[in-house]
Amino acid sequence: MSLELGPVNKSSLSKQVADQLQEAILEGSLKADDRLPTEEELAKRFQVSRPTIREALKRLAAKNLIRSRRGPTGGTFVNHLGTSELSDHLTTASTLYVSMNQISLTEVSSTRLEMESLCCQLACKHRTQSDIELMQLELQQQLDNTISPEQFCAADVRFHRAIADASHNRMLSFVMYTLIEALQPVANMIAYRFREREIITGQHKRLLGAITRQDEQLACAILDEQIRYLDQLHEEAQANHQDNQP
Amino acid sequence: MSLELGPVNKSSLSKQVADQLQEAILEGSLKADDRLPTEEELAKRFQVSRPTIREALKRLAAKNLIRSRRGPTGGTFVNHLGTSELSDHLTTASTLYVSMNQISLTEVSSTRLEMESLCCQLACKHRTQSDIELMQLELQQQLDNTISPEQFCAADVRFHRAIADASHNRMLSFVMYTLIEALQPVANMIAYRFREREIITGQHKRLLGAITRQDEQLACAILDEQIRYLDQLHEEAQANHQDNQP
DNA sequence: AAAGTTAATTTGTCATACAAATATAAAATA
DNA sequence: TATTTTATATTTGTATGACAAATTAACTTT
Repeated sequence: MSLELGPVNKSSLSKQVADQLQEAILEGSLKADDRLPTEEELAKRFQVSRPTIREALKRLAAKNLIRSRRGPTGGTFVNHLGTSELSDHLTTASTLYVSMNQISLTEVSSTRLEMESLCCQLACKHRTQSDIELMQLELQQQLDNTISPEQFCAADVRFHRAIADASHNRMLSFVMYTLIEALQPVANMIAYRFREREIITGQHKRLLGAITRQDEQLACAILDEQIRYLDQLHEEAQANHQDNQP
Repeated sequence: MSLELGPVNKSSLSKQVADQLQEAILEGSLKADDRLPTEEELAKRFQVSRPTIREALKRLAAKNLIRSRRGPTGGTFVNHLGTSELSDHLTTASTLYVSMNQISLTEVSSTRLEMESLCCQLACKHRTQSDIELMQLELQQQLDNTISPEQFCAADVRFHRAIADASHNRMLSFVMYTLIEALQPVANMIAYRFREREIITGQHKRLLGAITRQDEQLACAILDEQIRYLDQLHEEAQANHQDNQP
C-alpha cells in the first residue's frame, strides 16, 4: 500500500495563504477594486485562524497589492498598480540594493546616462503639450530659492520622472523610476548648496528647451553634461571624506 | 498654552513598526545577517503586542528583507539582498504592472532591445571566462530536447540574466532582470514548439560566440534579430487569437 | 424634514495559551 | 568511554477569544 504522499507543505500557513491570494490577483480572478471576503470569512475558507489570515494580508499589503478600510462598507480591496503606486516598492528595493551591495556610482550613473538618453530621444519625438507643461511646473519649483533641500530633491525627482513619462513608453518609465531613485543619495548632497542648485536648474532649463524644440542631439548632450557634473561632485565629496578620516 | 501637537499617527501600529525596522535596515544600524531581538523582546520595546510585531515582520518578510527560523539559535535575521533575492520582489511587481496596465509588447520589447544591446556591448568588453562558462551551461540545457517547456523557459531566463551579469554593471543587471521577467509570457509561448526552440537556441549559440569573440556589432545584430523574431511570433499569435473569437 | 444618536459591521489590537521546530545538555546504553 | 537517546529550553508558528476604533446605515428626536 503506497500512499500518495505529496511534498509536505514546508512554508508557513500565512505564506501559503498569501501566495494563493497573490496568484488569484496576478492570474486575474481577483480584479482591481474587487473586495475580498472579510477576514473571518477567509479564515473559515482557508481553515486557519484570523491572525494567520491577517499576517497573509499584511504580506500583500507590503507589496501594495491590497488596501484595507474599517467599517461596514470597509474591508480589503485589490489595488490597481499604477506607476506611482509601485514607486514605494521600487524606491526601497533599489535604494536598498544600491546601499547594501555598495554599488559604485560609476555603475549607476553610466546606466542612467544610457537610459535617460534613450528617454530624451523618445521624449523629443513624442512629447505632448501637457508633458512640457508638467516639466515647466517642476522646474518653476526648483527655481524658488526658498524651498528646503528636501523639497528641491523631490522636485528634481519629479522633473526627471516627467522626462521619462514624456517618452510615452510605460515600460521604459517604469524602469527609469528605479534608476532615478537609486541616484537620490547623490542628488541629496547637491540640494544643500545654492551654487550647485543654480547649475542644475540651468541645465534643466536648457534640457526642457531642447525637448520642446525636439532637438534630440542637444538634449542628450545636456543630459550627458549633467550626469558628468554629478559624477564629478560625487568624486570630490568622496575625496574630502577620505581626507577627513584616514 | 500651545502644546506641541505632532501630526497624529494615522497609520496602523504594525506599519509603523515595520517602517521603523526597515529604516534601521536601510540606514545601516541593522546589517545583513544581524539577528533582531525576539518577537517578545520587540513587543516590549515597541510597547505593542506580539501579534502586532508579527504582522510587521511579515511585511518585511514579504519584501525579502528578513528571514525567520525557529529554535534556540533561531530568530529573525536581516537578509543580504543580492540581485536574485530582489528579483522575486521585482518580478511580481513588473509582471503585475505589465499585465494590469496592458502595456503593449511594443513598449516592452523596444525597451528591452535598447537595454540588452547595452548589456551585450558591455559584456563583449568585460566578459570573463566564468561568464562564458555559465552561458554555455545554460545553453546546453536549452539544447536538450527532452526538457519541459517550463524548464526551457527557466534556462532561457538564466541565459539572458547571464548576459546581463557579464556586463559587470550591477545596476544594469538589476534593471535588466525586471525586463527579462516582463517578457516571460511571450517566451512561454515559444517553448512549446520545437521549431521555435531550435531557432532561439541557434540565435543563442551565435550570440554566445559573438560575445566570446568580443564582436560587439555582431552580438547586437543577433540580439536585434531575436527580439524582432519574438515580436513577429507574438503578432501572429495575437492575429490568430482575434480570428478565433471575433 | 433635518439633525443628532444608536446600532451594526469590519478591521485593528491585545492577552494568553499551546504546538512545532531545533539546538544544547544530560542521561542511559552499548 | 563513546554513542545514542532523552529531556529541556528557546523561539517562531498558530489558535482562541475578547475588546477597541472607525465608519456606515438605520433610527429616533426635535
